[in-house]
Amino acid sequence: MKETIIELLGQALDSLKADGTIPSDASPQIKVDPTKDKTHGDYASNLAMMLSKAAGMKPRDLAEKLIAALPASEAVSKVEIAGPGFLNFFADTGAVADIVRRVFSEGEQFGHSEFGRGEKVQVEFVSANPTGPLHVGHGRGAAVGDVLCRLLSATGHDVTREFYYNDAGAQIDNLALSTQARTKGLGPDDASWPENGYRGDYISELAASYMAGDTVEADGKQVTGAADTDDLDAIRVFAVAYLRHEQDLDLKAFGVEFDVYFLESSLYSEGKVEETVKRLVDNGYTYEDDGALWLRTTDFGDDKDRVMRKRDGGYTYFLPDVAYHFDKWQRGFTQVINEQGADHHSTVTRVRAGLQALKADIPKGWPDYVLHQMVTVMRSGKEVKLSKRAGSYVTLRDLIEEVGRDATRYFLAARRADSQLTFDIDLARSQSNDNPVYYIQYAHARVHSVLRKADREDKSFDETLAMAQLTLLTSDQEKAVMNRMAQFPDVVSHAARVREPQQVAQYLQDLSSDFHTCYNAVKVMVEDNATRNARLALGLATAQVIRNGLALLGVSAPEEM
RNA sequence: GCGCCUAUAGCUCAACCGGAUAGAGCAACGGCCUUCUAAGCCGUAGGUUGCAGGUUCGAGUCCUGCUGGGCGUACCA
Repeated sequence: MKETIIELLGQALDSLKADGTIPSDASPQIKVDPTKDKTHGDYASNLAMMLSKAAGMKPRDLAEKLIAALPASEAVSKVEIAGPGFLNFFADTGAVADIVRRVFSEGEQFGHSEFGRGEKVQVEFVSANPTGPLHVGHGRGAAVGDVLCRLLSATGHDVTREFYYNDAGAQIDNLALSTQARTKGLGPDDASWPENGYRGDYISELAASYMAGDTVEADGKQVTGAADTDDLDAIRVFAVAYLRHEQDLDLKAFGVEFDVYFLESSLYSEGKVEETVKRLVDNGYTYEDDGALWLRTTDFGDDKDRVMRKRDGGYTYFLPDVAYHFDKWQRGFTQVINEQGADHHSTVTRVRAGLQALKADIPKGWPDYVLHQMVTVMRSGKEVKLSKRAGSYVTLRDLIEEVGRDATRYFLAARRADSQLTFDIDLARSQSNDNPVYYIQYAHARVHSVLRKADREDKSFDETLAMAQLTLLTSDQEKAVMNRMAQFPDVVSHAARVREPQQVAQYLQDLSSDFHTCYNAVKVMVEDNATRNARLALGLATAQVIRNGLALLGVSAPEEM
């Protein structure tokens, strides 16, 4: 429908150019949007206002000329000029109902598009270091990143999901020492407990597993606990594998999968770090000072230069970060999106600066970042800060166990990433109209409930009949649902383009609301065969769109609740 | 101090890369279950979009300044 109107306006534009009303070099992007207010018709365009200056005419006068030049179309029943110069299009009932036919024929593919065809995109998300269970913040990253991946896949991109973790640095040494202390029966309150050691109970479990000689599998490798309290290397390797395995279980419970787990240590073992250093030095952006090797990131917009190699000879985290992203670039990703917590935002300028200094023709704004703000968890109106197991934070697993996967995913993905999120456990658990997840799922279940009733009464859905009778869907409520369904493909491609998963959630709430209104106003199971089947078709199409939308969020669409 | 993010109804949040009268839910009040699931619907009330300027036909949206909040500002990650 929208495409039809754009097409019609394009033709009108051409004929006005031909007769000299509009300069022939004017080539505005024709914008047609669904209206918010139905007295404004179904679609509106601001074209006359956009062109008024170029044409040297008042918008309303130009609008009249546009309408006069508009080819006739069966899809449009009326066009009006309104307000400062909007063109309001009223869609013909049959044209509106075409959307039902389209949803039926496209099924699961409805809403998908091809605009990203051929684009190789990588999304790096979660990237938690293996020093503990995943917490709520990681959960937000997992939800946002996962939905982004689904959106990009749905819009035709070739998506790689990647998880990067540090398996070697100082934090891992700390982990190994903490585990070792536990194997010796020490606790955080003992005098010889390592400074800044990890204090959570999970370290005890890990130590016990190591001492029991358990075998854990992570990233395709099996590691068996050596049960030797003095072998720090064995403890380190086991601890990393054990916690990576734990995180895998967290992710699995959340329904998130990755294609690639990238180890920071591989950057060293494969010489990528050295190669990066050499390149930066050769390019002349480095200098030695105070025993350390610095990179002149200020040449690329950073506010101070950064240390690459410390006085003690070790590298700062910054350098492997640059090496890692260089590796991403070399793997051919034209787009890379890094989803991470906003508390790491200071790395953005730095990594981009480092990449520019490589002189490898990497675009200035590459890679892209989606940063999510802090999550606080509330229960009974009070902030929840502690998990018994992890000590200082709320784990993702706790949350999933308590409120369920669907609600957890929905709540973490339904807000803009760049605003702080309050996760209200009571709300997420409530099985009531307070809870948007159930509100949407309920709309889906209701359709299937009607369908079951139709089957029970020997009035099963007849698709052929229904498709021939769609013009019977004439009520305001039915039209509202159809107009809303027609927006879905735009919502998906826009959400993918601007990297905003919450737009899908918002849309589903709107569609569900339209459906519930319709459900209460228009009875489906009427005697008249044609009407009943047309309405069943509308319900089924709605359910399909809800299912497609929920699939993008990774949330289930139950047929019964 | 500097950098990034943010400020919308009492509360939690939307608003389709500038569009018409800024929308939902919760909380408040009033209605709707002998009819397809009331996890629902309908209605009432609630706003100077933090403040002040600017850009333009038009600004919650873009720009500048100010104020409040979050995060960051390591030879930690």
